Amino acid sequence: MAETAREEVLKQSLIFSSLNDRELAELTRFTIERHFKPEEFIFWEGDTADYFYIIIEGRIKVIKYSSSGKGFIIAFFGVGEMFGEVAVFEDKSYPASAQTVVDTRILGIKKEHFLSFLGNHPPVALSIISVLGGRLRDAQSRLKDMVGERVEQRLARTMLMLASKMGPTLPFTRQELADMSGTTTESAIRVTSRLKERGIIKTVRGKITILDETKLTLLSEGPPLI
Amino acid sequence: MAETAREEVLKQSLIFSSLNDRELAELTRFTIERHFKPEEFIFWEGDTADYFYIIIEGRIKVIKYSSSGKGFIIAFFGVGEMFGEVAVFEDKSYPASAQTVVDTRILGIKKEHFLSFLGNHPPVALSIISVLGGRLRDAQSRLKDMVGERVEQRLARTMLMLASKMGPTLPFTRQELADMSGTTTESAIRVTSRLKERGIIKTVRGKITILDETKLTLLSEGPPLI
DNA sequence: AAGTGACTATGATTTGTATCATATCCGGAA
DNA sequence: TTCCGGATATGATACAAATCATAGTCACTT
Repeated sequence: MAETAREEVLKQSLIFSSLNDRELAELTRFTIERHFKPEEFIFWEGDTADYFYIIIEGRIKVIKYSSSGKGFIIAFFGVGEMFGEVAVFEDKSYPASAQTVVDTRILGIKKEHFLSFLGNHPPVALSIISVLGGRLRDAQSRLKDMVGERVEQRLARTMLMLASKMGPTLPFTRQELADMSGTTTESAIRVTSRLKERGIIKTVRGKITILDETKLTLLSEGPPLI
Repeated sequence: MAETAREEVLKQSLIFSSLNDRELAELTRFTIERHFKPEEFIFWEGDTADYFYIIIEGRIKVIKYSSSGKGFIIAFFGVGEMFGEVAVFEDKSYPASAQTVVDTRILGIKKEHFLSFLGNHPPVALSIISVLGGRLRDAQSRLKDMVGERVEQRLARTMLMLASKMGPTLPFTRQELADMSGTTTESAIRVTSRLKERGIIKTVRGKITILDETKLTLLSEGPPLI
């Protein structure tokens, strides 16, 4: 990809929106581009963290595995979003694994380059703080949900959270939905089947569409509608 | 508290360690001091977030409540640590409630003051990024634990996490331990009783001391030792 | 057109843990 | 001292959800 095209991508990205063309060009010189096929791993939990990444095209999921080997999807990220940044700012190895969902192209920036760049560009640092703050808020909210709510509510909340980010049609399998909600595929299927019967959602293979957000929200908050 | 004393407190705090005396004095002028008795609430989830805080003396817990009213302790913070910052950086209301554990004094800094100060002091922004990154890492790790592990493992991990932060003696009741692990008081008591029998921990009213960290770690990772 | 594998579906059974119920222990207050 | 409330303890029961098992469905390959 040409330098100017890379600059364009960075410019679109929320965290770099404050930069002018000269600064973008400066940053672009530090980037390397990488391409991955679907289901490929970009890095594994525990790998040395030299780079942090921004998605140019495609979609990735961030996963942690529990002692039994069961994976839990911490987050999905799409075009313009950064990932792998926590390790970089903390000088530790990656705390989770990153796997592509579809064909994906990413820009990587070396840790040292980025840290020094950050030091000279306070607005970018503030953007990063804002992004991290938002993610922290999400993580803590989900933490409460995962331990305090029952499976039906957890699934409803996961769907609503995803919908607020990417619209009413969610491109996920029940398997993925389950892995994001801390439950099993079977339970996810049972719950979504019931929701489908009640006309709250619509499903096709690998996709879920929320039809009645109000009812779903109600369900996510209280005891099941009888 | 006198201005110089406040400055001293800020200087001790990790996030402001990069500031010189003049900058500290500047920051100190923005602070207000507040005092709370044990179990008092500093703010509630949903309150408008005007201030973020740094603890001068005492200890606080950050709590979120699920729809059923059950509280989940997201974090404990002690002297020199900041809290309530996520809301400030995101221009939203507080995402959780903060309650003191013991007599506690805190310094508050108004949102706008702090944001403009940050813009002019990049090293402080980098510190904050680092702190937020660490907290995000913790939250995501706990997220995985809470959904992927059984109660015994969750409790073991919570204890180990706390021990790594504050030493082998943990000043918490089983109730609090349960609320940090997403389980009930009864279950926490049952598990800790078993651990006590096996000599892995020692307990006195309101306190738990880890005697055999190795065994506890083993337990936290795998199936129960038969 | 047939084969393959991932996804969806559903029933039967098991199990971990919450819930409910009581009881004892301990420290501080009166 | 006695009283009292929070903390600890323990048994009985209920239940949500995991697990195990089996099968149907759809998309894509050869």
